[in-house]
Amino acid sequence: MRLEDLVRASVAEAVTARGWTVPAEIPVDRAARPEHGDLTTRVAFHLSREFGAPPAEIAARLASELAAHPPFAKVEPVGGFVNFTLRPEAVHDVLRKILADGEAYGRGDEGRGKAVQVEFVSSNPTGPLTIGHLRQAALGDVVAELYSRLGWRSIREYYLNDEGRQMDLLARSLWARYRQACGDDQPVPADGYHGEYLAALGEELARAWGDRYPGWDESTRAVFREEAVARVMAMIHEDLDAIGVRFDVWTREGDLHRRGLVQEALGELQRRGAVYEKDGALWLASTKHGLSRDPVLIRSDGTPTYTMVDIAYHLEKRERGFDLVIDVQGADHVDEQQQVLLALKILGFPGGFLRYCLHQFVTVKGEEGIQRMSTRAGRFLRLKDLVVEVGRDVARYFMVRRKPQSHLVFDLALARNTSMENPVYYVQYAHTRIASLFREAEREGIAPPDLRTVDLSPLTDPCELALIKELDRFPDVVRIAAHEFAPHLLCEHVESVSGLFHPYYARVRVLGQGPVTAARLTLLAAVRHVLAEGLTILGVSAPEEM
RNA sequence: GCGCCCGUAGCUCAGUGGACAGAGCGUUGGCCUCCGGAGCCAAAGGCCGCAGGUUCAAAUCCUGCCGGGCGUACCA
Repeated sequence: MRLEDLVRASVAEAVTARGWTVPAEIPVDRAARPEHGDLTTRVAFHLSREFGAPPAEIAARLASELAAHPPFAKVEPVGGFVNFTLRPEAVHDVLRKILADGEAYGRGDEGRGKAVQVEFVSSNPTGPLTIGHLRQAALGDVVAELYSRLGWRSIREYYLNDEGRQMDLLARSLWARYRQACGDDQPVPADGYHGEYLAALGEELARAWGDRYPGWDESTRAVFREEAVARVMAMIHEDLDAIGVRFDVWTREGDLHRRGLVQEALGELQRRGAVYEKDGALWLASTKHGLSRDPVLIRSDGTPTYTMVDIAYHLEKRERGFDLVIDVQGADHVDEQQQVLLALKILGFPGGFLRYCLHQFVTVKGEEGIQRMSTRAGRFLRLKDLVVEVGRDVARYFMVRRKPQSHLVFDLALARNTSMENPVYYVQYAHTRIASLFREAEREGIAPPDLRTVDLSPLTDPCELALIKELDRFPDVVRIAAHEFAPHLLCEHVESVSGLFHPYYARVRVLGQGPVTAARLTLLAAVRHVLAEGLTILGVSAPEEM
């Protein structure tokens, strides 16, 4: 049994024995300080509210009730807390459980029979992906993986917004670059896309097509738009390949129009009286529901806005039968998110159907100081180039190491650093060292320990017990990281495991220690397993050799 | 102006209302013939932005300020 559950069950038993009612939640925490033992419960505070007795008194009674429970070496009331010190055997049982569970350790079944869609990146095809998109790509991919660990069927989806004004601007910018390559002095529009990538494409097109498109007209626009989108999508695919993110479904905006979903959604909103007409446009009455502005849904020229299509898209998502939809978006979309959430509420969607995973932007700390990315201004670090430079593992790990809603400063110098100062290598190196140790054991003819017969009693070193107790947290970390869209908790966990392992490894010899060797190898097999699982969830490799 | 996010060690950041606030980097001082040194140990370093409030208990919840980011489009 997991350690917290062990304490929880014992406390429930003691509470019942005392004749009190067991609270719905029995809070059990890891002890903050060594003198508080291993685990602690504040349940006495809760019982105190209910029964009037002082917390310290309740804690004392519970402690005396629990003192004789076999898993505990010591049960001590301090103030209103009850602190538990575990017997080593109870800790060793966790180790057995981890190894016996194997693949299943850290997985859950809360999502059995349910499907979640994670929509992320969804970048307009106006340029290659940048380090800014990387955060979203890494985040979305990990969130999808976390949910699948909890038993959900998870779908990774990219919404391809390849219609509208921005695409025209892109086409016009590319055409200007093409004309420049033909020798014309044609400027890129001020509000167009100024990146070098279009200049390179323009030159290619000039070579291929010669002077075929001297002037800007409707048919030229169509040609350049199609060409631009195709070329840019090829770049985006290269970038996604570079970081190893694969999408299951690509949804194009055009499909939503063709299937009449926009009309359907609009009609539904109108029927519910949520839409009004003003200045020839149709607006969503949002301020009535406390939002700060009303967005246009249908422009006066009859075309739907991004917001309108976005609402229709969520109608489509529901029709596809998802139980949960997670949209990963940058901080510039908050207003949009509030509008969509409101629209879905008006349309009678169940609350909690759509959850936004919102993230702040990335700045890069490099030679030129701190800079923000801008695709439009052509000021960006292309994702693929970054991966070539620091590697996929580092690129991805750095992006999910921080809480999504915090600003992230990408430290290029630290990313380039290949020593253990770089947290990615620190964790990977822990895994590698253990792998190496097992190879060495094999060379020396030491068989891997048999879980059924191995004697774990030699594992008495505080470091060894601390390691097992940390490994015991892994399933909770996975669950919480998923629910709170917080992959950084997983980084923290694998770093913490590694941080316990490295000093231990430096101090303690494993091989050639008689019966101790088998016990220590068992421990390290579990450490290796959890590190490998954690890294895999994060989309980072767990190398056997470095 | 209004909305959302952030403010914690020199830097980058953790911290589901609980006990004396943590990690990595950086700084300083030690150690290292041994299974992978791409190390190990230790120290210094803090009015948790400010002020109120709720609570037995606040970095955490509420209110008001201050500072930074993003948004506030018939762009996406």
